[in-house]
Formats: sequence, C-alpha cells, structure tokens
Amino acid sequence: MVATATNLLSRPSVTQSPSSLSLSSSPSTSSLGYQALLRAGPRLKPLRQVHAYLIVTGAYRSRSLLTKLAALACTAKSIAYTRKLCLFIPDPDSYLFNTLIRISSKVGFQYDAVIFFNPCAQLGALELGSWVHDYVIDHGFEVNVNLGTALINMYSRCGNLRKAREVFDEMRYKNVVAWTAIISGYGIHGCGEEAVELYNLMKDYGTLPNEITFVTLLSACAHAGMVNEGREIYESIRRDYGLVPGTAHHVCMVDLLGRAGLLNKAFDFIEEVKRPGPAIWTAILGACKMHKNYDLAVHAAEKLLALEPENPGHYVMLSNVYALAGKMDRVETVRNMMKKRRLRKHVGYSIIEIDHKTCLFSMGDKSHPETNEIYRYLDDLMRKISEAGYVPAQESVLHELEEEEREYALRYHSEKLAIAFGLLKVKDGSSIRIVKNLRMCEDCHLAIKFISTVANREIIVRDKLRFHHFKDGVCSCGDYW
DNA sequence: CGGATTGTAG
Repeated sequence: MVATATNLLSRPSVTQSPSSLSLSSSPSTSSLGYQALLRAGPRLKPLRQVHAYLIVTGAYRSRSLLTKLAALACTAKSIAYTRKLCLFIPDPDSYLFNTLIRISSKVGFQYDAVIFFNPCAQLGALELGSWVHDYVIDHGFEVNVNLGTALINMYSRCGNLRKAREVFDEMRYKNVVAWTAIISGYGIHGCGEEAVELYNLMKDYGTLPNEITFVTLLSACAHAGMVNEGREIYESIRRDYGLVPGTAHHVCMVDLLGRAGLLNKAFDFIEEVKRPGPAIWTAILGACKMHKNYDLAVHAAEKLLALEPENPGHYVMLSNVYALAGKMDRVETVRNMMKKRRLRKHVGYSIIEIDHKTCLFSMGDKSHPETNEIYRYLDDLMRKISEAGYVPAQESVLHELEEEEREYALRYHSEKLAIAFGLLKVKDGSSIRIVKNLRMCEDCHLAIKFISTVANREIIVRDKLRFHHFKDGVCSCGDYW
C-alpha cells in the first residue's frame, strides 16, 4: 500500500491482528529488553524487534511505548511503518500528534526519503503537514507554543510563509523559540527587512533573543545584503545581551561581508577568529566564487581541502572556480585528485508533485514514460526564452563541458526537466513547485526567470537551503543568494 | 504520563 498523507494515521476499518506483522526478531530479543533497542536510534530492524517483543509480552497496547516506536519509525523515514504502528495505538492523543508533527517537519521534507521507499508516493511534506494541521484543528487540540512553532517551521520550510505567519499571529503565547522560527522563515524566503522588523517587535514585547535568534538574524541579513544591519546586530550580541558569539555567528559574518563583496573585510574577520574551521572557509569560498576573485578563492579552497580532504563538494567548488578563471588544466588536476581519492560528486535531482504523485528527475533523465513530450516541450521553451533574450550563463557551461555531459549540457538540468513537466501537466495557471536536493546553478536560475515570463507562471523552487519565487522574470531572492 | 519547539556555509 502506498503511504499517503490522508491515510497515514486513519484508523483501520478492519481490526488488524497483531500477528499479521512480520516477526523478524531473533530469539535473543526478549532477553535484551526493549530499552536498549529503543536507544539503537532510527533503524527499522530494532524497531520491529521491539514491536515483536511488545506483542510477545502482551504489552502491545501500551500507548506510550507504541508512540515512542512510531516516533522512531518516523525518524527512520519509514512512512509505511509509522502508519502501521499508529494503527495499533489505542485512542491516539495530542501527544502522539505533537511528536509526529515535530519529527516530520524535521525529517519529512527531506525528499531523499522519497527515493528510499517510493518515488511515486504521495509524500509532500506540505500535504502531510497541512493534513495533520487540519486534523489537529478538527479535533480541538490546543495549538500551544511547541505545536505552533513546529507548524510555523513546517509551513515556512514547505514554502507557505503566509500560512506560517498566520499560525504565528494566532498564537496566544509566543516565546523566543516561536519568534526565532518565524524570523527564520522570513530569512529563508529572502525577506531580510521583515526579519529584522519582527526582531525589533520581539524586543518590544520584552522577549530576549538567544544565540540561535542571532544566527537566524545574521543569516537573514546576509542573504538580503543588509551589511550595516548585520554588523550592528553582531555587535549587540555581546554588548547588549552578554552572549558570546560562536562559530555559527562567525560563519554568518563572513558570509554577510563576503556576499556583499567585501572580501578583504571578510578575510580580516577570519584573521580574528581563533581557529577557523571548515564552515568559515566554505563561506568565504562561496563569496570568492560569487565575486570571481580567483586568487582568494584558491587560498580558501586550499585551506578547505587540507581540513576536509574527503568532502567532494570542496573539489567541485574549486574546479568551478578554475573553470571560471579559464584555467582548464587546473580543472583537470582537480578532477584527477577526486578520481584518485575515489570521491564522487553528489547527484542532483528535482522533484515535482503532479496528480498526487511525486516525480523525480535527474540530469538528462530519460526514464519518465512521457520523456519525448517533456524534451520536446523543454526544447521549445528554451527556444522561446532565447528569443526573449536568455543567454546561457557562462560559468555552468564551462563546468559542464568538462563533465562528460556535453550531450545534455545545461539544457537538461533536473530542475528544467521538472519545470517542463510541470508546465505540461498543470494547465490551470497555478504555481509550479519544485524541490531540489542541491543548490541551483546560475544558469538554471537565469533560465527560470525567463521561463516565468514566457510561460506566464509562478515557479517556486526550494533548493537545498532556501526558496526562490520566480514571477514575471524576477526572483524573490533578488539574485542575491 | 510522557517530550520539547528555533540554527550558519555548501
């Protein structure tokens, strides 16, 4: 049975006998006891063993234990097993829902899980989350501060900021965590001004910010180009709140300065940090690449490779930098280094939900039954946007050309395929929603802006870190990401 | 009766 948002927790129409569960446990399970197994973490096998143990000992109707098991199954990203366990829970209560909402908002929107069990299951985090929200309202559960915060988080990370704000406004009691969640939401969606406004409002209400509030705020400023505001906030951490800025804050500051093009200031900042870790160098490398400062980029990349030689992302970054600088021999060197160390670049994919089915595309993907139509439509689309003035972004072309992917080059990046499919299928003019596992490339970002105009459609892309709302040729990120 | 919600870079 396919797990769907609506049947995840619905009660079984026919009472299921506990013995219908597969008992994959070894005989030694019972002597271990379930406590040790519960501590085994989010893996399914021990869960099944505990469940079997409960059945054997006659404790299979214990609500608290089953809730704990369901929570672990959810953490393990098995919707099917979560559902199965929920069916056994007598008289499910708000405690169960609080737990499941919390976990699914944290883990459920990571679409990697989709590949894991069923790429075509109806598993949108927004759908699931909205459904649980409705259920909670229908059953009169109080939206307390914890539940409310989980909802804010879920809605903003699923792309529905308005709904997140609605939940926030309706909360009677808001603590610093709730405020931080909504501030973060505005930050992720590129609304730095609003994030800072909310922060000021929070202070007016007499709520004290904590370290995480500052991480969130600085990130919001960094992505909105609000350098002065960010600096002032950073200063205030120690001055006004007696807190000590940590690594995360340092990273945000380097990002804030670097993104704004103040590369030397960012490097000066790093100088003052005691032992700069990989995160700081990653931030500055991103900024150097963004502003095409190759010397500084190479400097940062060398630090990074020394600290984390096993991270493929760093090599990809460095090779991109060399490609941008036109130093193709160096690109080759980096590639060979990767080969020698047996590192593989992460494979990118994009997901779109159509007719309650989740469809997954990777670059140059031809596995979809309607592949021909999709490619024909996409080619047509690319021709139209070229006529409208689109010129492929140089950087990505260079990178792809040395990637053994000449054939498909940029034209068939996963997000473009998913969008073409979306436009083909969703005819009524409603927005197209895409979820990507990596960050978007420059070229796709540019192309989608044109597509939003040519196809007269709103396109919302959630990449690994943030949201991009494309409409009428512009993106909500203001090209600052 | 339990459990605890917010997070930087890529």
